[in-house]
Order: sequence, then C-alpha cells, then structure tokens
Amino acid sequence: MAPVSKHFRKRDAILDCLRHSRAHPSAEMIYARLKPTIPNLSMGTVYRNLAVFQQQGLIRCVATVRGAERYDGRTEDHVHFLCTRCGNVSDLDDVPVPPQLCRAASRCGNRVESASLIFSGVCQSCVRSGESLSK
Amino acid sequence: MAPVSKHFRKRDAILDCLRHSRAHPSAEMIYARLKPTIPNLSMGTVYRNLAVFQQQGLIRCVATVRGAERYDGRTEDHVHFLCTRCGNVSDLDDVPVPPQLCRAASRCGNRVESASLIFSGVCQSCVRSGESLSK
DNA sequence: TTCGTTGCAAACATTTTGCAGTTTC
DNA sequence: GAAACTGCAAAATGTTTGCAACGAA
Repeated sequence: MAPVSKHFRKRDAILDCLRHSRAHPSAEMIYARLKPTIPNLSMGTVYRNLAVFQQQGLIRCVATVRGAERYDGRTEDHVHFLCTRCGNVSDLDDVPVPPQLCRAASRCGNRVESASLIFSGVCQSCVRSGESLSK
Repeated sequence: MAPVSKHFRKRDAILDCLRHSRAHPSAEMIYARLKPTIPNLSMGTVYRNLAVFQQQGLIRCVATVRGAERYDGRTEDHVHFLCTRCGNVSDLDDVPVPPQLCRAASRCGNRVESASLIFSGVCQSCVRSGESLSK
C-alpha cells in the first residue's frame, strides 16, 4: 500500500500531481492545481518537497520556461518539445535519445550522469491557430 | 568593417565578450568581465542588450545554472556539458546533433526551430579533484 | 518528548522596467 | 530636434529560509 499517512498527505499529493501530469508543471502550476483540494497548502511546502524529490531522484527539472522551472515526474531520459509561443512542454516519446551520444560525451573525460534533449519551436496547436491568423 | 561607432561601444563590447568567451557566461559574468574596462557599465544595459541579441538571433540561451541564465555567442546547434559540481558549461564539439532527430521531432506536427542537447554530470576537472579527496 | 512536516512571512537573487540624461545623426 | 542607448534605482518575479506550530510515533 502507498503511504497514506495523514502526515504525508501534502508530500504525496505533490508527487502524485507531478506523476499524473503531462504538462511538466512549474511550482506555481502544482500549487494552483492542488490548492482547491488542499486549501491550506503553501508555496513553501511545494518548493520544499520539490527539492526533496529532486534530491531523491524522484523527479527531474526539464527546463526554465519564462523564468519558472518546469518539473517532470518521469526520470528516465526522454525527449521534450518546448513551444516558444504558448510555453507548453510536451514529451516526444517517438524520438529516442541515441545511447552512442552519451558514450561520445563521456569520451571527453566527463562523468555523464544524465542527458537532456529539448527541441523548441512552435507546437502543432500553435501552428494551427497561427495559420488562421494569416501568418 | 564592424560598427565601431562610439554610440554602440557598450553593445558591441557585450556581444564581443560573448563571442570570445567559452564559458557560456551569465549576465553577471559578462558584467564583471567588462566593468574594469567600462567603469560606468550597468547591469540594466547588459540585460537589455542580451534581450536584443536574443531577439535578433545573435545569441542563444544555453541553460539556467544555479538560478542564472547562461548565454552562448554560437548560435548553430551544438552539444553542451554542464558540470553539476562546479557549474561550468562547456562545448562538446566532438558530439554531433543527429539531423534525423530533428526530422523525427517535426514529424509530430511541431515546427522545430532549434535543438538543445545538454549532458550533465561531473566534468573532467572535478572528477580529478574528487579522486584526490577519497571519493 | 522527539522528529519530521508545514504555514506564514520575510529574505533573497535574478531580471525587468520607468525615467531622466546623454549621444549620435 | 528625433531616435537610440544608457545609468540608476525601484519594482517585479521566482525561489529559499527562519521560526513557531502542528502531527505522528
């Protein structure tokens, strides 16, 4: 069974929120999402727990978008797409991270621990809405 | 000839600093580097010009390291290594960004404009100094 | 009681901005 | 003069932290 102790209610809620979201949310987004259900939640708690999860390797930072860090509940290497128009971060599960790249990177004498591959541009949805606006 | 107009002295100095640096400097690092030569330089000017360069496509953001954005005077896609111990950002010129990855990313319906591939871990120099410290 | 977690607010760091003054043309 | 650039300081933003209070064992 999962730890349903009342004591860890908030911690669990924050991790759950991250794991069930595909939006790669920021601290603010997590807070806004949970606040209706947990009215006395505070931003300090969100940030503190995000730091704990990161240290435990349960979550990863994806990127900083418009000043705010975005987090990911999936910790295995995978590719992201960042839309510079709407700021959405999405997974590109079809695109693999070639293992030979990691090997090449470690050949330079570095101890490679993780890889981050992020494409940016305009997402499908923004491209569509852009077309209808003449450009 | 380059624009040596006195009017753009500071702007040129900031771009030069970025282009001649391999450190992928932050705004603060650029400021500290130029301040001795240009005593009345201010952080506002650094930030304002960085924003202009970005908009013109002359520079790119590499990553946010310990809260500060790091900039790169090289705008063509290339691979970076970020040391989580010392915070240094370096180029991995030996590692190519495979073009087929970009093609795969655009197949998802996105308009891909750039790719960012960053490896992180412990750099050669930190690995060495770490060895002499028992771990 | 002890330890870990939390709310709240203050502190902090980085970045942006308003405005007046300067430089160039 | 007009337009672009800048210094300075204040403001805005996102994040961290100190402290007292709370909850679980």
